Formats: sequence, structure tokens, C-alpha cells
Amino acid sequence: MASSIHDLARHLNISIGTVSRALNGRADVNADTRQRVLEAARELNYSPNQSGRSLRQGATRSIAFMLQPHPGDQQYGEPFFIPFLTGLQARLAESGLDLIVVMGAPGDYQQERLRRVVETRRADAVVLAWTRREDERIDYLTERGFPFATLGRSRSGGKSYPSLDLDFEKAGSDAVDRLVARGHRRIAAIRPALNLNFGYLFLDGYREALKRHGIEVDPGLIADGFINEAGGYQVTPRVMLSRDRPTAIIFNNDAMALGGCKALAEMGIRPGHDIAVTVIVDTPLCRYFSPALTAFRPSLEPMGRRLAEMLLASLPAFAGPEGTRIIREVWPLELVVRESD
Amino acid sequence: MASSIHDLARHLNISIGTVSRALNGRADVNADTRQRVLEAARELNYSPNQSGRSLRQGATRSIAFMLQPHPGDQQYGEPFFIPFLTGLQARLAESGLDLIVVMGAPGDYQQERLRRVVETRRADAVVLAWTRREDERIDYLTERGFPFATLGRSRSGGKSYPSLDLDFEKAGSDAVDRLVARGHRRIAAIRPALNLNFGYLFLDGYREALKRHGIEVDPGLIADGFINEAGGYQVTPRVMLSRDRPTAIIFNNDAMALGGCKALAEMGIRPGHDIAVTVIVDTPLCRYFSPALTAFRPSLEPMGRRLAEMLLASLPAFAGPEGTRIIREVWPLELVVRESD
DNA sequence: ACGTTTTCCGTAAACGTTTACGAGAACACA
DNA sequence: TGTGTTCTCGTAAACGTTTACGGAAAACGT
Repeated sequence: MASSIHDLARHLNISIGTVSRALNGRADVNADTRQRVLEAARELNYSPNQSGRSLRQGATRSIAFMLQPHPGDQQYGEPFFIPFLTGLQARLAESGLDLIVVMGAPGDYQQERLRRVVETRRADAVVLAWTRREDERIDYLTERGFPFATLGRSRSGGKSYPSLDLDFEKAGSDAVDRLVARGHRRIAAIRPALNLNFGYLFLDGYREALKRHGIEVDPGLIADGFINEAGGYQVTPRVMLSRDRPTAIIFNNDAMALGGCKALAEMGIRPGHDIAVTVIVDTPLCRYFSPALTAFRPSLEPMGRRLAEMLLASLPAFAGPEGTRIIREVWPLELVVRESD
Repeated sequence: MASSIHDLARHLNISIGTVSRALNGRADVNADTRQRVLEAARELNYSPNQSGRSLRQGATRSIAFMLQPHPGDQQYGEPFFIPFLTGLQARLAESGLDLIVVMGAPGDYQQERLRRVVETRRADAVVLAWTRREDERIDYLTERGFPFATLGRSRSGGKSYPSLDLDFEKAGSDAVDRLVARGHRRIAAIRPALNLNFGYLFLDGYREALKRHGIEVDPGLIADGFINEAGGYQVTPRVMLSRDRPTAIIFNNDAMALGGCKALAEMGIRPGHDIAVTVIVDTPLCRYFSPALTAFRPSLEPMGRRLAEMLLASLPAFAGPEGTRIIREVWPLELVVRESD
């Protein structure tokens, strides 16, 4: 059905080698011949079969992003990733690469899907998100020597892969600074369980700032919960029932903040009046929630572009001049003051 | 680097043909030999090269979903699609197919990306969303004979492709019924411009119900806007400044509703008190907005599964017994009453 | 003991590309 | 005229699979 390079060759009465060279812009082909090949290609609307091409070249010219919905949270999507992916896609397209997003099943933490993509060589590199403190995916990829980049840091896999992360330490620290400046001293911190790395970074910043202000870190004010609304709902009362009630809470995730606010409402505690609520990664939900949640906002689309660039620079086939390799970057979050604190 | 079928054959001292047959579960291979092949495959952790396989078979065993962010709306993602994709992915995986999500650049309405996927044969079929009344993508695919399915109806491309849509007519009609029952007679309708098909369906239902109740359809109460928050914000005042002010508004899109409510707030009009607001497709944003928006909710994950099933049934390679082909289905939306109406 | 069927496996072609190699023709230069 | 260089192209191998075909050996039937 679809026309192949052989059809073109037969049609023009030349060899397939010449057709291929003409199409790929090689130098050793007559300008006139090239012209005729390009015309014929358009006429028969030929385009190269990707399977044939990648089989021969050993490269698929596409990058995979592993997207995974949180388990047990079907209604809540990941608005977070769309702008990021938009940026990623845009930059990759500029280098002639396709972005494909591989959906994982909720819960398997991608190991299975990831192996599948890697082992069947469906992509030339992968991009990981939701990095954990110790991340088996990173270990797997480095061990296998498969190129990748991560959105988020990790302690796994040596230091030789590109990664781009948000400055959660700074955000945690800034959040505390701001609250202390406004008179708070009992400040709770709620972060996701599992061992998502950003939860640790956030907590480091939180602790550092507290100490800097001479405030003792109270373990009773720190809680881990499942990273969704139910998790926030479940865990928030725990810190509120602490011996000496907190006057502020910093949530390390938007969905958890939403659940937390629901719990607070049921206790008759109003964010913005009775308690100050800050959330670390801003999403549209924070903006529309009532009261609108004060939050730290990332600039996702530029981050996507940037990570694509870093990844490209790390791939031998695309690397620019030596020394342009960017290994890791940490980007700031911008405070958006709303009504909840 | 990666082991091929030749490595296995050499290692076991048998031919590659036998190895392939053993791996693919063909009957004409000795049980003992098969055992040894499988063991060796595990040992050398072999897995088939997808390019080689699809080149030979003329099929990639993967389905592409074309995902596209709305132009000029970077912050607002598409939480809508994640549960849908989860269902789609799950069902496809059961048949051994991979789902890949192809990101389009905002604005080009996917023609370019779509052509790329189709012409380079990166997938065996594609799934389209955001169907328009007349949809060039559908025309393109039918003309080319490329298998596809759509989330949403269209008037393009004959009737022979699987499509699954929500019952926007019924939702529009039900929304009006409910409002009329509560005493409203001046009911505005705001829908997306472009010619997204569901906007027409919604309006059909709206008009039908109005007529049924003996209420004249006032063109001044119907407005089209760009399908995002800014669009809703911009267009809502237009219907509110109508000669005889509406007492209710039905928004055909969540983002537009959010923008509309912002405009209303600036006019000092409170949804739930001064005006009834209903939105047709519910998303998490509606739930968290204040006041929480009464909305019609789809069940996205089952829809994803179902559309996958319909698509599979339409592919010759996967079709079950004849007559099981499902061409089109329309699913109901469920009313979720909240505070805004 | 002999013909027939079944079981199992090797051979080789094919899928659509890219590319190393070499060869003929044209050209330049002395 | 002879030699070297440059252009341009054809040939054929290779990438990793799957599969049609045929044949050897084993099993079976009489």
C-alpha cells in the first residue's frame, strides 16, 4: 500500500541507493537527480518507514517520557505534566526527535513498562519523573547503560545523568521564613510518603530554617501521607491534635493540601484565618480552591525545554562542542501569595 | 550490546528459525528445545528488537493517542485525559499492545504530528480527541485507510470508524430541565468556539429542552468563546448585559466556567445566590472551586477501556467473531449537584 | 520389512532502510 | 596522450526479525 524507496527507484529508473542518498541530503548526488527524487517522493507521497530506518541505524529518533497516574486517584489527573511535556516536546522537535509518552498502569511504579521500552528499544532515551530517594529505575538504566534524564533528583545511579529539579529546600526554607516573620512558631510540615526525593529536600529546608530561627523541630508536627487528597485528609488531623497546636501548615503537594483543607474545615478551622496554609508545588487547583492557596510555583514549560536540551547534550549523536554537557540544574520556585496564609 | 536472536541461536547451537518459533509459542518445536530457549533467553536477558519485528510483520503493536494542549493556556493542563488514558492503556495492554501518547505542539491542531505518525508507521492505529464538526484529521485518515477511533463524534469521514462520545445533547437538555423546574426561564448557554462538535450537540439539547418548555430561544443568551479561562471571562459579560438578564448559565466547558465565574464576581454576581451556574463537563477544578460547581460528570476510565475495545474489534488482526464490531456509542453523563446552582 | 504420517528443525527469503565500496565517466593538468 | 582527481551512481551487505518450504528422523500402521 504505502510506497517504499523501491517504488521511487523503479519509477525514476535509478537505484535505491541513489534515492536514499538524495533523500538524506548526502553530497554525492547530482543536483538534478536530487530534484527529480524529491519531486517523485512528493508525487507518490513517500515517507520513510520508521521501522526499517531504525532497524538499520540502531536508533529510533524518539524519546520516551514515562507518565504514571497515582494509584487510587483516578479523578485527579496530572495537570502538572502537561506544560512540562509541551516544553519537552517543542525542544525535541527542533532536533527532529519525537516525544512519546508511555503510560504506566497505576501502581507498578513503571518498572515493567520501563523495561519494555528499554528492552524492545522503542526509544533512544527516556525521561523519568517522580524520582525517589533510592530509585530502582535509575539503577536499572545506569546499569544497562541506557541514556536517560530525570525530572527530579535522586541518590541513585552515580552522578552522570542529566537531571533538573526544583529547589525544594529553598522553598521549604522560604516558606518557614515567611511564616516566622509573620509571627508563627508552631509550623507543621506534611509531605508524601513513599520515598519521593522532593519530600526529603523540602523537609531539609524546613528544618534548616526552623533551626536558624531558634525554633525546636517538633516531630509531632511532621507527618507523611499518601500523595493524594485522601492522604492529606487522613494525616492532617494528626498534626492538628498535637499537644501544642500548630498555627501554620506547609503542604508539600497540592492534592494533599486539598485533602488537608477538607479535614481542617471539618474541624472548624479556616485557612487564612485560624491557620496559615502554604503549599509547595502550585497547580491550577491551588488557584481555584477557596480560599485560594498561597503556593510556590514552578515554571514548567521552560523546564521541559531545558531538560530536553540537557538530555540532547548528553547523547553522543547530538552533543554539541565538548564541555557543553549540563549535568544537573536546580530551578527556583516562585512564591504566589493568595489567601490561605 | 543487546543480545539478538542470533546470539541465542549460537549459544544453544541451534538455528535462529527454531529460536524464533520457540519464543513465539509455535507448535512445531520440541517441548524440551523450547524450554532451553526460554531459559537461555532469560539468562542472556534477550528481548526482541521491536524495529526488526515490526519491519518484518508490518505492524508495530502500538496505538497512538494524539494529545494536544490548548493554545495559549500553558498553566491549565488536561486532567480530563489522564483517567481516560489510564483505561485505554489498561485495555490495550491486555491485548499486548502499547499505548503511546504523541504530544502535539499547541495550535497546529495535530495535522502535522498526525501525518508524521501515520506516514512513518509508528503506530498501527490512532485515537483522536477533540473531534470537530468537520474534522480534517478524520478525512485524512479515512482517505488513507489508516485505522483509528475517536473520542467524540464528527460529521466527517463516513460512518465506519469506532467512536465513543458523551451524550451532550442529553446533558444540555437535562440541565435546562432542572433549571426550569426550579423556576428559571432566562437561561444562557456558553460554549467553545472553533467548531468542536460537542458544542453543537450541547446546544441542540439546550434548544430542544427550551422549546419543549415553551421558552423562546434568545440568541442573545448564547455565546461562543475561546475554550479556556480567558474565553469564559471574555464572553460571559456579553450574555449578562443582555436586555433581560439571565438567571442561569450553562457552561459547556470547565475552564470557561471558571473564567465566567471570575467575570461574574467582578460584576458582583454570586453563583448559587444571584445566578445558577451549571457546567457540562465536570473536572476536579469544578469540585474545588468556590462555590463548588454543579456539573455533569463523565466516567472516563471505563470510557477509555471501552474505546480501546471498540478499536481492537475494528482491527482485522484482533477482531473477534464477526458481528462484534461496535461502531459508535454514546455514554451518559451523571449530574453532580454542588453549590453553584 | 516397508510405506505413511508426524515431529522437529534448518535454510533462506523477505520486510525497508542506510552505507561502505568500487567503478565508470568526466574533467583537469602536465 | 597519460595520469590523477572529482562527480555520480550502482551493487550488495547489513540491521533483527518472522515464516514458507522442504527434508531428515522418528513414530506408526500393516
